[in-house]
Amino acid sequence: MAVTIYDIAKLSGVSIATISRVVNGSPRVSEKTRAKVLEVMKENNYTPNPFARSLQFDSMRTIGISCSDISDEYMARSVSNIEKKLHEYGYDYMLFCSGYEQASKEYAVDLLLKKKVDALILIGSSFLGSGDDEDVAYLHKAAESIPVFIINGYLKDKNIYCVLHDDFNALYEATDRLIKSGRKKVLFLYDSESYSAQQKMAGYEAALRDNRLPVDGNLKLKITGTIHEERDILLVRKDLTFDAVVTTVDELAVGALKYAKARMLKVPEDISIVGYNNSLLACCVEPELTSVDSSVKELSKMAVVKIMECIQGEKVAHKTVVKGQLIRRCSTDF
Amino acid sequence: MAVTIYDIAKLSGVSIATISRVVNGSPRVSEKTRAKVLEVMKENNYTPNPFARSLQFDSMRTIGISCSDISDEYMARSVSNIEKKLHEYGYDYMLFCSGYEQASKEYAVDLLLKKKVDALILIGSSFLGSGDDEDVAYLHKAAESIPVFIINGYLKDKNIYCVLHDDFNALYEATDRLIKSGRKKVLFLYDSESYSAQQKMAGYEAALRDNRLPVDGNLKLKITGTIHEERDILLVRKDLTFDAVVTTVDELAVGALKYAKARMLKVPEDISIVGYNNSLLACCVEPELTSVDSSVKELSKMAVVKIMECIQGEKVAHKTVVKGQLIRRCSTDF
DNA sequence: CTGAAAGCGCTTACAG
DNA sequence: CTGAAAGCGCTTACAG
Repeated sequence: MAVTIYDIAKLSGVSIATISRVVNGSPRVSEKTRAKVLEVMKENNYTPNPFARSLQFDSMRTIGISCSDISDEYMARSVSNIEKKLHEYGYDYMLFCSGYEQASKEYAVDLLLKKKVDALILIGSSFLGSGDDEDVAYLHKAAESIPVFIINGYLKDKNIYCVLHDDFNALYEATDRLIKSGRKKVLFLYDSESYSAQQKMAGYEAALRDNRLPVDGNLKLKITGTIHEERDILLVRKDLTFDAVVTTVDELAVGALKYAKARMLKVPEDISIVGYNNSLLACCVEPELTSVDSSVKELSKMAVVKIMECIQGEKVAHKTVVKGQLIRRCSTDF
Repeated sequence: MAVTIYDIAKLSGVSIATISRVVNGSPRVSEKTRAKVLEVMKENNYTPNPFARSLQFDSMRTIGISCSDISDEYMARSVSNIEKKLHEYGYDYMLFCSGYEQASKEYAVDLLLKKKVDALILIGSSFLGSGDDEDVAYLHKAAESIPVFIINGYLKDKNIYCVLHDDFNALYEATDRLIKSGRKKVLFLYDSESYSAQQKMAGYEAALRDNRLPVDGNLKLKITGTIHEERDILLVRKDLTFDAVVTTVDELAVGALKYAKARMLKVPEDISIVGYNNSLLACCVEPELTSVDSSVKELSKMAVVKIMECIQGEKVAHKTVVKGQLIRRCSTDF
């Protein structure tokens, strides 16, 4: 069995209360006994039992994080940055990858709640489902017991805090630039109906309208599946004509690239392509992708800062929007 | 405050011992009182306090996982699969991304130990450093208190268990095939001196020797840095001539592809390239990469199965080797 | 089948 | 500055 506070007390010749005080850095201990206790602790390699402390404090200093899929680069980068920032505050986290189904997302949140984490971070607006009351009920319920932070999704609630990338303007800008550089038919490729995807679509449409171009329903194409499946779908859809593609995620842009290659179209001359997230992929493919940097790092770190403010009882903004940046590479000619 | 076992006891008209028994599924409770208690629990939405349970059991049913960098696709896929399998057993995990420095790896393991996780999984042989006694001392120490599982690294110890991909043979096969298909000068690109990288290099060298080709030190090139830096290094090294490249990781193969493009070399005709890990990248680039599938999924799930056996006191093999598979695509012509 | 009581390892008013 | 004692919410021999 590990050494306990009782062992240290006995060996130091003081009570357990005193040991506890030095462990917790209380000033109400004489220097002499503090030194003695510290020494004994070190000698015996004492570590306070975290379970007992948690029971006392009713907190494990642990944040629950959920994301749909940790092998998605965006989410992985988010978790990575959250972790770093969390450690700065001496917090740990439990991660639960939820998948994309409603039931499994609810299950993930429920389990994290049962673990009594101090707050919840949900990465990606997929946690909002369609945004219907029914789909977000579990979030409101979670928010009754602990603060809930959503990265890149928005839901209004007293105890829900959202940190968002400005997806609307990012896609507005991308689309606008394409048009201004002479493109007439811009295809919008998306892979989900999440809040974030909706924002992107709205930005795309606004740019079309502002440039007096029609919003053609056929040019908004939802694609789920692999890169190759996407290529094949585009190849089959001979009815579609387009000279530019904007996407909600880099993978879709890669699929468009595959399509261009299959059709022997030159990128960006015959077809310009814009990705989203500025992932590793963007630099690996050829030509390298112009892509929106969606500031994962900033969003993630900001979420942690706000959580800590929240835990400390400070007032925190319920919605924080961060601007992105269009990284120009070779798949566009603007 | 949340509802406790005392509340439920009072409301059910029984003692807390009985509540505890129904919570833990003890058979020593009459059907009638069980039903009653269950009902009261449900009505009051009772969840046992995990901290109190942990204190009793001296376990949180939680595994500590550490990896250098969760935004590395290999590690992310590993974590993802570990998690799924862990959940099947009702276990959770705490993740700590350690970075690549010795001190930070030791710190990560130490912190996880202090959290009293039930076992440790370390992803990647980078945790072994150079393999020197000094570099692995912290692992032996960790193994004194809990079982340590290493994915893709090998260290001999009573309480350390290793699940490995057969990197030696994978690179042997890749190199051998390149040679058999007519390649004379195979460049070996690696990015670390980890155990796993050493195995790969050994496989590469063995294949050369078995084919009576010289092992040329210049053709073993260590590269750290971005894909573009790699390309530039290769461009500068005009002294090197090679007609094939094998790598320890797909990113390096992508860099080689960039180099080929810059030199206007045709892949695979002028230069054949083999990646490693069969990551998302392999399918995104053009031509798509032949790559070794290093069985992350199998390794990860297997590690969990073995952990559970270990926790149950069963005897577990200290070294398990899984065979990989060479996925042929268009960057090679064999 | 059920309950009273001790114990898991800590923290923290309350006295002194 | 220090200690005795109660309490955090649970589990589990031990009696009955």
